[in-house]
Amino acid sequence: MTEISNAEFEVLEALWQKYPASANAIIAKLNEHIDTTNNEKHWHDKTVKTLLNRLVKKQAISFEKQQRRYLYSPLLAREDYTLKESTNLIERMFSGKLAPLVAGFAKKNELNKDDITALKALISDWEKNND
Amino acid sequence: MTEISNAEFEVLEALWQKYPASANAIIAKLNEHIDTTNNEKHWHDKTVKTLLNRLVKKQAISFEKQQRRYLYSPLLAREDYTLKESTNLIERMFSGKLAPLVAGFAKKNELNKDDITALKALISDWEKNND
DNA sequence: AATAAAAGATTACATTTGTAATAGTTTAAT
DNA sequence: ATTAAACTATTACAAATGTAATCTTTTATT
Repeated sequence: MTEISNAEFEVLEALWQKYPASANAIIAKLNEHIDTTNNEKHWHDKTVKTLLNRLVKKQAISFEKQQRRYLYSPLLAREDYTLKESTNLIERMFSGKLAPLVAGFAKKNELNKDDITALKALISDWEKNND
Repeated sequence: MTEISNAEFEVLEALWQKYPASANAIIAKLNEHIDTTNNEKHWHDKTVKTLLNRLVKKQAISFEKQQRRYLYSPLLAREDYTLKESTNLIERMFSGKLAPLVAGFAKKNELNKDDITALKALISDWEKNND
């Protein structure tokens, strides 16, 4: 599958939250929490329609006609996509190793107690299943 | 600073490995391990020159004249850049939390014993300094 | 000194991306 | 049945990106 751009990804995010969904529902969700006081941008409906079309072309989403309007659904699981992107980044910047990414966070004090707790839980989980 | 594209990043990678470096040295390094049997691409010198120019414009690298030729150096530390990109990805796909990224790997069996060992070391390190 | 070689600067050009506007087509309301 | 409204499809267009080719300026050779 071709690459999904940043803007397309944001549209996909809205769709993953609830689907099948009409274009209007997706647009509404994208604009749900815009904070106009702070720089946040508003999604123009024409823009979103374009992005939906591109996502269909890229086979990232599908649609079925419901009378006049389309109901869209993702063809791609969020988990699969985020794993692919994470793997890709780790491949490109950390020779495919996860630890250096985490180490980078640790070094710049971007890790807090909660992160550590969560990581420990993941580790003990992994050990339960892989030992 | 403006965004650095994928191709530009690869050039930066070569530069981070050894600098200051001439354009030719960078081109040579980029083409060092190309495996022509397998699809790997060869970097055309004109292409790399263009990318170096763009990186200069973006203030990601600098150069100093050494007679006719330029010696380039990064203006950006690799660590800072990778941290910024990692943070950005985690922000966009995992609400800024590191653990879900790791959890994604665990779930799809992308974690091995080495990763776990490395993570444990990082954690005990963190605890040594933050407890 | 004239010319060729080497290096960087400028220009090129197709794709992709962000961001819409306009055209076309159904359907719903007179 | 006509017209207006609601949708989707098509077209637009500038900026960024990948990938070079050509132009210009230095320097090294003959």
